[in-house]
Amino acid sequence: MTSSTPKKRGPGRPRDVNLPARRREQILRSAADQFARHGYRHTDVQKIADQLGVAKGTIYNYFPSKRELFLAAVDQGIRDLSGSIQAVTVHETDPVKMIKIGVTAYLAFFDEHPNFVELLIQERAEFKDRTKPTYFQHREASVDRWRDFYRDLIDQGIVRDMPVDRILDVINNMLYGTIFTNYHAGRSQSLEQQAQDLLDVFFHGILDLRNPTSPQEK
Amino acid sequence: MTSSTPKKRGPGRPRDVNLPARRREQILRSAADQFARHGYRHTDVQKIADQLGVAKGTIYNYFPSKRELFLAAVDQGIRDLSGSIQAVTVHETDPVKMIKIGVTAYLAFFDEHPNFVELLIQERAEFKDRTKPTYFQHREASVDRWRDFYRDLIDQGIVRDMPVDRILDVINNMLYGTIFTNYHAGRSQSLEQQAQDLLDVFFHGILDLRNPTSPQEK
Amino acid sequence: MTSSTPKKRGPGRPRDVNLPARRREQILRSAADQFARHGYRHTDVQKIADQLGVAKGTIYNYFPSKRELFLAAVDQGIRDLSGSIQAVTVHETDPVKMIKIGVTAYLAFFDEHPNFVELLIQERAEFKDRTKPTYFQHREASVDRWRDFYRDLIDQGIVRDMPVDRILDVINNMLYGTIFTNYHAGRSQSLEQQAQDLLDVFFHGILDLRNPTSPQEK
Amino acid sequence: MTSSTPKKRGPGRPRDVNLPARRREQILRSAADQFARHGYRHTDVQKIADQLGVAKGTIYNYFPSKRELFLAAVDQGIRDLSGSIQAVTVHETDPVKMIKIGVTAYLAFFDEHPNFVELLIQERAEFKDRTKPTYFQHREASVDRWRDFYRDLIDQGIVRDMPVDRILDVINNMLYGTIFTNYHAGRSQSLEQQAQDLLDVFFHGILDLRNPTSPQEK
DNA sequence: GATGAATGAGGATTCATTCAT
DNA sequence: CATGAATGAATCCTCATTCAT
Repeated sequence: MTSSTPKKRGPGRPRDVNLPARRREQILRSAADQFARHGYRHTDVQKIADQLGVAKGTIYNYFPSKRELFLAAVDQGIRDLSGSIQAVTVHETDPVKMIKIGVTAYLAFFDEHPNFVELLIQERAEFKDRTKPTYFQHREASVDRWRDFYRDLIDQGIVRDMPVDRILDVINNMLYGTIFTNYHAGRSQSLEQQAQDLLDVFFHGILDLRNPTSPQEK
Repeated sequence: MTSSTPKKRGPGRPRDVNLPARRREQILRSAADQFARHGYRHTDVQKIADQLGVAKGTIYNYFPSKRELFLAAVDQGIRDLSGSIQAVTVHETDPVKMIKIGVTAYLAFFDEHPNFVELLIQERAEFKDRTKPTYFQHREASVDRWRDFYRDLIDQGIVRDMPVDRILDVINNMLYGTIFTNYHAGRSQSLEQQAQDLLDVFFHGILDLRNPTSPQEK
Repeated sequence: MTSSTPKKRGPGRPRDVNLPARRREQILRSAADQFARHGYRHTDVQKIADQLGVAKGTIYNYFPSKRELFLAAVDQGIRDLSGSIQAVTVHETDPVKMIKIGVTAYLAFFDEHPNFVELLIQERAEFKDRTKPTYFQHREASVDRWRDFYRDLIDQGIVRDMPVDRILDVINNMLYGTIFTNYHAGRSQSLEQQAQDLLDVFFHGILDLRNPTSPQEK
Repeated sequence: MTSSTPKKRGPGRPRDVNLPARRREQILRSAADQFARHGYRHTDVQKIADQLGVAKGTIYNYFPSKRELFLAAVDQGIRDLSGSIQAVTVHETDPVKMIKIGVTAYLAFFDEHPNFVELLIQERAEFKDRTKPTYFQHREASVDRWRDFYRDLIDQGIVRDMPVDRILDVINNMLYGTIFTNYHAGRSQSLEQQAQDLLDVFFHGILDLRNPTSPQEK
């Protein structure tokens, strides 16, 4: 907060206005990597600095504490995720295709950023006091869009008439569970196949409808 | 500090042969509670001892380290979960009912033991080095039973012909995602309703089949 | 806060009830010495422990922080000072002698505990936020006694009729200034001589009353 | 590395030859303020620079270290104090009036510069290694003048015949104690009244001489 | 001269674990 | 077996100082 006059430059070394942003970015990347690799508690701020080739103090010039650094890394990840899904779904008009694309993008993001799953776990484990974990804040922020979307599908007769929130809960939990399972237990099939399988059940269920003994939910 | 005569009395103070087992049990309960409440790193062994009214050294007479104590608590929880599901499904013969009962029992267990979700998170966060987290070890142990089960359903024409593992993955991830979401974001509906909703989609999918435009997965 | 039953002893190592008090005492002594020798900021808790031959953690078993340890050391000193003056003045009935004895005891205390002057300085320098430094709290606590005392002397015609607080302020400041000067600049004369000199001026002033040109305060 | 024309003006921006001196002055003032406000250890050089609106490096262009900056600030204060007392006493010829004026000027200086008391404390607390604190160096420097002065008063029969150093010690300690007490505990009376009271005792003592029972020092 | 990003030594505090009684 | 005082390794964070521009 030292600088006050943005225009009038006094004498002295000119400030590289992009340096801070770049440094912040670098630190965030190094931090995310280390936090994911060793967990929050086992990550030394010194290690983050070492990996980047800077001194520990430099980290603290950009983030006030290890905690804030970590949370900034999680936030960054969430923003990337949101952006990633936005980017591929925004221009799609066919609703069923859009679901496919969205689900695939979601799984792909975590596939490309496995570290991010770890960060979400670490956040939950270490910062139990935060009212809502970052991920769930994000989910709530985007849920309205999808709620409208599914309601339209019901109105168009494409999707069965059922409470929209039921649909949202189910698909969200399915995806959430999937990324954790993939992360922990590994993924046995290709990304596309997994999305395909998941959506097959999500769309059609598992029961064989030609069979008259198939149970009818009340 | 008075006598408690379990069996045949000899001279001197009778040994309570069950005391060690009971103590172990108490410590495990207290530990699970504290670990879930404050997280692994923020739980002092001293606190566990305090809550139980014993000295810290006593804890170490029963468990060689904080780590082992924690893992024993997680194992205990997993055993309880398995037993709980076993108990309600073992005598059920109707396959569809069995799925319902199993799913409900699963959700009910985590509903009654919310702490256990926390323990699973803590385990993942803190013991990244363990080859497989306890929960996934358990899942793999029980997966064979369910694999056979679903194959029978397919053979009987009740379930569509599809790879059994696809079914297993989907339902497992759905459930896994659900318990975490319930834990973090709260549950908006009754336990039964949630199980109902989840199974409705699992069984029938979301698409309206009377609609000829419903997409046909290749 | 683990112990609850003071009487009924359970099994286990019997507690040495005097050990905590003795340890506290030792730590306080070592701390006072180090703080006085190197100043608050330049005193390592490790050094205090080393000097005592214990581990750093032991210090923290008795005092929650370096700050509290320091303040406890100052408090201890103040209590010793008060006790020391009490002890010699309590049985003296001749008022003028009592002043002499009190002043001498005061100077003697700081003479014997030069470290304590340093602690008072350190307290002021480091803990500016404390509402009142310990020393001034002490002064206010004992001022009432001396106020009554001097009022009696005035009523008896021994001391000139003047506001009692003027007397108290002057003698207090004289003493306070003296101990600091002694500490910083050294003392050129014997303790007794210094008390004598100080009281000579305090009792009689410096002016020669036989001289008619001596100024008369309005 | 360009030319610097000290006298005759060449082309280009004229150098402000007083700028360095003014800068030094500003830094000293800002430093004194911050040191007094937060204490030596809790004052960041950055804060001093911020308050002045310059960069931290600039501070180091004028003072080689935080330590030297602080000591320069203390020295500045001492010079101001000496000058202040000199200014009012130099033309006074009446010796008793001169004492009054000097004492009042002394108290007034600290009244107007309460920060300076804090600086003296901070110096003592932080720089225990310095052979003599600045204040006592000053006292010794000016003591000769006052020693001669009091000797004259004795020769003239105005002041009782007593060792001059006794007088000097007493008044010095009285004043020293007073400024600290004022600073810490506040001053209950006006500045003039306080000087008056102090001198009343200093000149006449507290004893009532009409009373034959007044004790006679040896 | 001025600037401010980078540096890294320094020190307080925590808490799992030990072990004498 | 129980006890709890003692231990000391592990780490975050601060901030005076440097120096390239």
